[in-house]
Amino acid sequence: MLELIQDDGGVTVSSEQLARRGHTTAAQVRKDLSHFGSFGKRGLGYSVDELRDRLRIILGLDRVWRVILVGAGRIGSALFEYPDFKKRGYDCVAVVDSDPAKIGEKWGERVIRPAEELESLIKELHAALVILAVPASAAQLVAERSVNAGVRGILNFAPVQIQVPEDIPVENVNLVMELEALSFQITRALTP
Amino acid sequence: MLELIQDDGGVTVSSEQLARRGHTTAAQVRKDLSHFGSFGKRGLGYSVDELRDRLRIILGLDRVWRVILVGAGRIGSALFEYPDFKKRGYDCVAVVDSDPAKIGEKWGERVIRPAEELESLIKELHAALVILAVPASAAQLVAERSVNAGVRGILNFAPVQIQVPEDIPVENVNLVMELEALSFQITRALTP
DNA sequence: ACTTTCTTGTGAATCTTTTCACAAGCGGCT
DNA sequence: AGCCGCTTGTGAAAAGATTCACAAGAAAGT
Repeated sequence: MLELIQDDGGVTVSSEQLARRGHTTAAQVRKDLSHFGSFGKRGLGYSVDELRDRLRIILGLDRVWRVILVGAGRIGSALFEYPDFKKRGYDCVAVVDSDPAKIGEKWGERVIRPAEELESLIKELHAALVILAVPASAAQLVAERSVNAGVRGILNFAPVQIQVPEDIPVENVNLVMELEALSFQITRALTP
Repeated sequence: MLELIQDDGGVTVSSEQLARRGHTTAAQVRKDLSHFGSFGKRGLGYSVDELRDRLRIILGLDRVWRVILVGAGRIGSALFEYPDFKKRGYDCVAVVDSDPAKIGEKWGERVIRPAEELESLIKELHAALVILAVPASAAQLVAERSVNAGVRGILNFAPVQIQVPEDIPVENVNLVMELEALSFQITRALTP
């Protein structure tokens, strides 16, 4: 949001304006930000540039994160080509798949590597994150292997809840569950 | 989760077991379920079959939801091919794109339709949901057009917060933001 | 210099969610 | 029939999140 405001030439922004854009309240914006420090000027609001930079540091976006993509199927391919990816500081340093037919295939500058090399690739390329774009049945094993090889966080697209040590953050994206959340809300509105 | 337990031959399941699988607590499972009724048997737990069926009704999954996919790019294609999609009761009744080069292309049984037909397709095919797999710049307009044509819910993959009437549920999937959530958690653990 | 107009940062109040803890109920075993 | 081992459903307590509301500070105009 701050970058969009920058593009529009905005120099300062109030909690009220941020709240409207982000579908929340001004008090919420201020409380949340105050958690990390005091970034605004009374009477003026927040400097867009400064707030953006401070948030980038808080979110750990002031460095490049090396990512390994596991699974070169449809979802993997969509992610790999996603343009905002590299722009945002996420560098996909390797793509891995277990299908012999896919190994060796070229995706841009990367060649698809066999799944057995997962651990060595994580170590050699110093990957901090893995993206799991594999079937549900393979997700738990790949997650364990990744954690053992030193990965620090996991983005999981498989529709299962994977179990990892609690100091390893996991974010889940479950497309069917998102649709089900919509179905529920629509249904509930009809039958109160 | 209940379906996985069914596949494993489980007949009853306790709140404790569900909690372990779902990474939550037994009390939470019971409180949440009690919100919708009383489904368990004391001393025994929940009947897997019965609970599954009841939840399907609560979530509105006891019917087929017609979905229109807007945007036939990488993400759209990954979603369209996603196998669980149809299995789960979501029927993609049309695919729409604004790129003349793509219009007319065949995806399985569907032919990609021009974006101008969005409203008429929603009405004629009685689509309840749209999936927005379009660039950020197009998302707001497509959302408005969809709502005006009678859509009841939106799954938004564009990295913007779209503004629609508050009785229309919107679920957002923002891939970069998921990665940023991981970066934040890892960074925070390092600098407490 | 003073007044007006904004807007932050934050304690206090309110609202919501989660956890605790236990009576009540079910099935199996003796 | 009576007891024992489990597990639910749920009030009550605790924890957490959001909203309120206002003093304090900053700029701009007079």
